[in-house]
Amino acid sequence: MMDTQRLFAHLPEEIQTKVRSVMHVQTLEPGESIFHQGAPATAIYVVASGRVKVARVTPDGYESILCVRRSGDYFCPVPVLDGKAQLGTAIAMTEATLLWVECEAFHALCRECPQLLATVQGDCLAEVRYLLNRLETFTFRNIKERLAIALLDEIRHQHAEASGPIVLSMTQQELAGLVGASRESVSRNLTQMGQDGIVELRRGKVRILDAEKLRKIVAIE
Amino acid sequence: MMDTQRLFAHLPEEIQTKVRSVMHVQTLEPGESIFHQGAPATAIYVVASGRVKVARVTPDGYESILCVRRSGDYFCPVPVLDGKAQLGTAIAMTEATLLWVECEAFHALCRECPQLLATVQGDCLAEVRYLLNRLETFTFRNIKERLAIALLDEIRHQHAEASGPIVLSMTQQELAGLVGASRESVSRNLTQMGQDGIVELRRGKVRILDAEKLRKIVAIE
DNA sequence: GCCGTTATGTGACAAACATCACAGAAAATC
DNA sequence: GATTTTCTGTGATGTTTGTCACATAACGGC
Repeated sequence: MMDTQRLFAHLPEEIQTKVRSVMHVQTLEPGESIFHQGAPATAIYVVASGRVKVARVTPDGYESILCVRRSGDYFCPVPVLDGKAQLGTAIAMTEATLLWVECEAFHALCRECPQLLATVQGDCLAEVRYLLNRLETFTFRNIKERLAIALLDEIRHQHAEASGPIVLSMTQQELAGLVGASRESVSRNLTQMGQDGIVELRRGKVRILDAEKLRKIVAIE
Repeated sequence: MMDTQRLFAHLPEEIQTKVRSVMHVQTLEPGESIFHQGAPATAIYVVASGRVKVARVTPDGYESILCVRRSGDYFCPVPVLDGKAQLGTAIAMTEATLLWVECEAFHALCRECPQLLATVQGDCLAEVRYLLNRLETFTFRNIKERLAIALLDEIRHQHAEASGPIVLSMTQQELAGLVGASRESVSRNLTQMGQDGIVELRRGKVRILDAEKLRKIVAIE
């Protein structure tokens, strides 16, 4: 398990010991929320098992998913660094185990270990790049292309871990929140991808059969 | 002029002297570009006069404006900090004077003056927040609302400087690139806003007459 | 002032997408 | 296993927005 904590894994053993001494563990049921949008940052979180989404919900009930974090990822470093409000509401998508280090303890660790701070800051810069790409995607791409991009993203994330067939575990409603579309549009597009042999659909799952065709959708269409 | 350089203005006099010794000046004609998307970062730039946009251009000629920087702003800190490619192409929108400090010199300054580094890093975090809001805007808001938001943004930017009537100097084509819409849609919506007494249109300019009505569009609609 | 260039307004039409409505299927609960 | 809840597929319809086409207006250079 320790191996999957990319945030702390490469630090000196001495620091890792300290990390363990200030780290809290929490288990979550699916649907349970960890913090709410607008709340002050209290900690930096690492997913030890399961999957967590960070999302914004509009007054009229629409959900926009900012990011999905899985085993080994950490999330929401921005509020910890700048001390301002949470960017979204974090919700467990599955049963999940969460490790967290309170802000103050984390800052103390950073003072002792500048490399840790540098890593987190670097990831925030990467986040700017990621968001700009996503913005471009939302502006210039249609739903089918955005879906294909989301599926290819999933492949990239899972490729490191498992090497079997890649299955994205999300409801179509959640996928809709991720690509910025209505659930019905997602359903129609996925069904068509199913007919084209690109994916195989089950309740709450999308099994990806043909990554090459997905790349074609993104490139040509 | 020195007063408008918010990036360096609050540093100790000693550092400011050093800044001046490594700072380059460049003047630009409207339309002239400073660097291109994908190019390696070479410097951090401050706008001393005029206005500069950072934009991405798609293969089929569509332009998406990432940000507009005006007198006193600096831009594109992310590539300077992470050493990776430029996020977009920077183009002068007007005649402009640019000050710039080469990456290496800038990093040397940061080593001497951690406050400078902290400021830039802090602004990158703010950029993440800004981009997430923009993404939400693109997902949930229609063109009229996005236009109203862009105009209110302009008010916020100019409020500090001038106190007269607020005029946004952009072509409708550029506005379209900023809000992610076609030029025609922008024209139609602005015309309607003109009929509603919210704005007054001239070639290349939008004079904002009624900020209150803009806020209503953003809030209610 | 004249003329080429660039910016704007607007109608007609097409495409993409959201919305509404509802049926069936799969899972969860008891 | 029956019932309830959640998820999914799909038709019908309307809205928003993009696209194409063209007229007109404003500006810039000479």
